[in-house]
Amino acid sequence: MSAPGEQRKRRTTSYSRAGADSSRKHVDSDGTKGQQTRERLLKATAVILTEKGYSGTRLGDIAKRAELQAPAIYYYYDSREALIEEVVRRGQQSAQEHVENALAQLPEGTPLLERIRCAVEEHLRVVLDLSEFTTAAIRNMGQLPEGMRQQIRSDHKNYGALWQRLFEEAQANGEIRADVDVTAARLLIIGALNWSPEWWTPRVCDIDDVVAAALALTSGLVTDQ
Amino acid sequence: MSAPGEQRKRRTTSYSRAGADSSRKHVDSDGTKGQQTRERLLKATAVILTEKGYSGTRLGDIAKRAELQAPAIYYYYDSREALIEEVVRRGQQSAQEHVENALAQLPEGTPLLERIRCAVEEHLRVVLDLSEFTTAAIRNMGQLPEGMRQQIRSDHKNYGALWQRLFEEAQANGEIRADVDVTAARLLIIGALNWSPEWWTPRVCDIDDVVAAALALTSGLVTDQ
DNA sequence: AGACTATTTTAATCTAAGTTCAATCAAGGG
DNA sequence: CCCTTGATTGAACTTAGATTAAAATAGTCT
Repeated sequence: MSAPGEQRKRRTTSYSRAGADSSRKHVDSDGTKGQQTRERLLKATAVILTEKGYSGTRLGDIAKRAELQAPAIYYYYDSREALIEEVVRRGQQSAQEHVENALAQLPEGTPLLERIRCAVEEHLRVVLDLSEFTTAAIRNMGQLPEGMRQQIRSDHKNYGALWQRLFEEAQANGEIRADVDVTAARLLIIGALNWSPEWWTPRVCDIDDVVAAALALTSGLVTDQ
Repeated sequence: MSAPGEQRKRRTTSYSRAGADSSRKHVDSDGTKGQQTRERLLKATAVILTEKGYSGTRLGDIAKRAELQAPAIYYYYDSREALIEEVVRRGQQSAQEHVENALAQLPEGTPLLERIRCAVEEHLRVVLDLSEFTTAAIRNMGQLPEGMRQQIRSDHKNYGALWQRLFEEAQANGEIRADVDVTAARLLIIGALNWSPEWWTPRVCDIDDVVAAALALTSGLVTDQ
């Protein structure tokens, strides 16, 4: 008799902690049936989240976009919160991964300024092009309910710290003007990038133009030249 | 016997259209009794709006913060929407006014670059320091319900156009690098400023530091130097 | 085909939040 | 001091949206 409270609600992930390793989250035994639906759901949630914000994200809208009925969501997630949390976590992770990856591929002696440029470009591309999850995460970070913040915030801090390090070293190195507050500068730059989904569409200009402009701004921090 | 449906709900404003004129909105006959409550209400709404986003803004929270009971709000506004709309409108207006004002006070021949710097600084100060309304407006612009967008969007476009003009002229003038897309550059900069309330608190650094950093970034667009 | 599991749906609950109503409180004027 | 209007409140109404329960559909395996 289908004892529902038990075996349903399986959970794609085992995400107790999010490592930076390549192991994608779906540790699910299943291969691909409902798995596809799950992905569709996450994607839909990300879009709605970006458009409507945390509180404005209704299960009904998500369901409609994912082409199923709202209650079906509960087959995959315990609650609206759990679903949203995974989206945000993915977004956070995705950004960090992409940027770290790109940085890791730079040759050994790459000057800090170059690394910063690389991070700027990569972050921007993730936000505008690669991951709707990241956009959703960024835009809602500030409005997440207390419970959800803990884990996510911590990841977020990590990512921020990565940037901060780059900037501080660059300044210590003399590559960045000594007279600017690097914390403020860094947050302003990331802010510019984070805000971009708010206005950018393919019709405004090419992504490469945005990247170029962002790099130009960044060069305002440079000591000499 | 107090026929409530009639004379209540007076309405502070007559805002059919918001001109750029100095006539502040309260065309109300009253001098200052409930007027104070009204202001308290608006301010509370702005704060909640910034914290929780459009959909997360509940009348109960607003009421609590303004130290009255939720239903009392209806004495001043026809609906939650009407209240929020006024907050957003004020925020929009406030930013535009401050910046236009500051620009107007620059001496005649001021070079465009200088004007842009001025606009950057002023916008930043409004957002971080002067107007909680502006912050609320900016952060929620994207999530306002269709009905509200019309009027507000139009004001918003206006403001954007003001900036765009500055940038285009500066580039035509040779003051800004010819190889950057000024639209992208302008939106990135405004984005950096708009995002700042997300991270800035007096404990992070001094506002002047943020201003300085923002100006440094801006100078990345400059042709020569 | 039969039977068991995975997935999705419809109908029913429950609750929070916006809103309305009618009554109360406060203050100023006659 | 009573009365009128301005301001505010507590209780009731209503609806939207999350969640649950139970049933129906689809799949797969033997």
